[in-house]
Amino acid sequence: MDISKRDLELFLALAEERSFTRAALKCNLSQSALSSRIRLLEEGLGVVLFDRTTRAVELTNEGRLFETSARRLHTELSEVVDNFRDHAARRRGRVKIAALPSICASWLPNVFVKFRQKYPGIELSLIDGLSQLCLDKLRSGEVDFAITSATEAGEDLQATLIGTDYFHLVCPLDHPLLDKETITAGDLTEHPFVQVGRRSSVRQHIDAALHPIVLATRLEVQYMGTIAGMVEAGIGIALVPALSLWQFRRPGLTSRPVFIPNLSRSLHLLKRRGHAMSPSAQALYEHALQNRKSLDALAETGDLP
Amino acid sequence: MDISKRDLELFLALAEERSFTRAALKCNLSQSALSSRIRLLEEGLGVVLFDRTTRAVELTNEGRLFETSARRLHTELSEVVDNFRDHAARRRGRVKIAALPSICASWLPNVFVKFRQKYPGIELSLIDGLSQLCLDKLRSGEVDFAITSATEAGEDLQATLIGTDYFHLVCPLDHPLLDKETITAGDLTEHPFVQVGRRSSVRQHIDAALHPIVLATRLEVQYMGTIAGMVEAGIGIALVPALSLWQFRRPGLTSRPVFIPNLSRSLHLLKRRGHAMSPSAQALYEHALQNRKSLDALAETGDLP
DNA sequence: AAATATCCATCGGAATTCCTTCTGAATAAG
DNA sequence: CTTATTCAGAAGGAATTCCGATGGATATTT
Repeated sequence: MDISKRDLELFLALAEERSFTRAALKCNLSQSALSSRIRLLEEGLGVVLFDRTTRAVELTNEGRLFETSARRLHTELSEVVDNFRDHAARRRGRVKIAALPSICASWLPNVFVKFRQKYPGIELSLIDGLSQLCLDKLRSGEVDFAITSATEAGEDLQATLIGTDYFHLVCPLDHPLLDKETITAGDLTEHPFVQVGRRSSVRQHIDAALHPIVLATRLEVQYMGTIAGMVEAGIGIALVPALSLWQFRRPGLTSRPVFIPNLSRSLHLLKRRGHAMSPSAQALYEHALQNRKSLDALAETGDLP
Repeated sequence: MDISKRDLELFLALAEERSFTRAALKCNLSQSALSSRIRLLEEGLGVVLFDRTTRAVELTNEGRLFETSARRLHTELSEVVDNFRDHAARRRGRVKIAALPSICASWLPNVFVKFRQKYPGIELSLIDGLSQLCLDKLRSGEVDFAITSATEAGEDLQATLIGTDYFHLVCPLDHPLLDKETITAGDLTEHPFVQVGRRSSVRQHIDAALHPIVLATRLEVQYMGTIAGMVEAGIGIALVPALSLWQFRRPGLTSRPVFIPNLSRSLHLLKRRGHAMSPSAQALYEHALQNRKSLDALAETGDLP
């Protein structure tokens, strides 16, 4: 036997009003319709729920029994439905995304702040990791979407460009390259570099863009912060994307934009193809898209807002 | 937004089968109908529950969230509905009735035994009390129906005759009245009686039937057992209804039917007018009706089966 | 590579359900 | 006795639900 939330509502209204006419009015239903729906409910349960005379409507013992159950069931049904409608209305929810550490440290904080103002009920959570990790987390479904430099995303993912991150030369204040008007790829070969590991996506961008030129790598490290320290110490110079430049704002360091074809990394929003995002995730996704201008600004100057 | 038990069933079937075609088959529904109902459900909740490609149907994160709620809700709905259907099918239930002590001691035990065999799941409970008490309990709704001698039931109660209880004369073995062929009302006036109180319904039946003749009441007591002892001791003789005769099966006592017009009490099943009885109560009520022949037999001889 | 099979979404019409209005019976109040 | 109110039922129409057919997409087989 089928039974719906509405059936419970009608029953409860009638139990409360103890009048078909009033209960029907309350439920925006004709008295007759209510009458027959209650009768159907009773037939379905096989039990008479109300004693009706023309002047009074009263719950039977079974009706009273059913009332407690009906009240509980109706509440629970409503809670579940409302909960999901809240999600749909972006009043509640949880979004988890993965993004590059550089993005997480520069652009994302402001995006999150504005998003929270708009949707205070949505919990945000974040995985900051390198490109490959972001893609893995996305593919496994652990995150709703990812923000990373998509070298090759694959057919299963759908990428949307949100900005381009240009590379800057970072070096000590007195470095000879600073005298040049414009810095070319050839100029770089003369000097020792401090770089991140070969598997890093930043490194791959650099290697690919300079090909067939190969930089003299004096030191390979993991973190940008390490590079900053090493460059300041004079171990070598470095090419870093604008979004990481904030880590190089040190007394002994300066930076200079480098315009070499293809030496840039595209930043994308990535989502799984064929997988619906939750309303909350969609909201954040669109919010991110709307804020791409501020990403562009960041990616030009490297200055934090 | 409305949502029904069936909706939950369909959702759960689809979540389990992960195929519209199979789930539809399982639910005796066309694939297209299932498809649109799921879509409607999703629209209602404002959330996409399944990721569908032409080759695979998978729950989204929201779908998984909904699955646990849906399973719980569906179970609870089913339990409530099944519970009531069990009541309706008389597989479960509780019936409480009120009946005269004499009935409770003679006829009722067998009725209960046979009823339990037929409906082992129905709990029976019983209030044994005098006529007025039975009617009070019935009117207050504490019992589902009553079995008593209805002198005047009133408009609010509906009575169905199930038997007639005739009165017998009880006296010591050597009592002179035993010599008579038939005992008339006039014969009784010569002898002292032991009787129950004036407010008892048995006493009222006797007084009314013999009117204007008045018996010589030597002793008024409360209980039939007391009368038995007193009569055996020679204090007086007594008129008792057949259903109480079993208490007078003592060595020094004997009984004789007394045929005096109107000297009998009608035994009725009484229920409240305008109040639906529960299915279990109805079952017992009808069972009692079916067994009224055994009550007649009892009410003639006064012999327990 | 092409043919085949499978699967889901959509569409139009059929079947069913549901609702409203009207009416009738019962009962309480004036 | 009349009037008013209430619940239940019938009729008709609106809305929903359902089914079968169709089409597009993808995987499998030949």
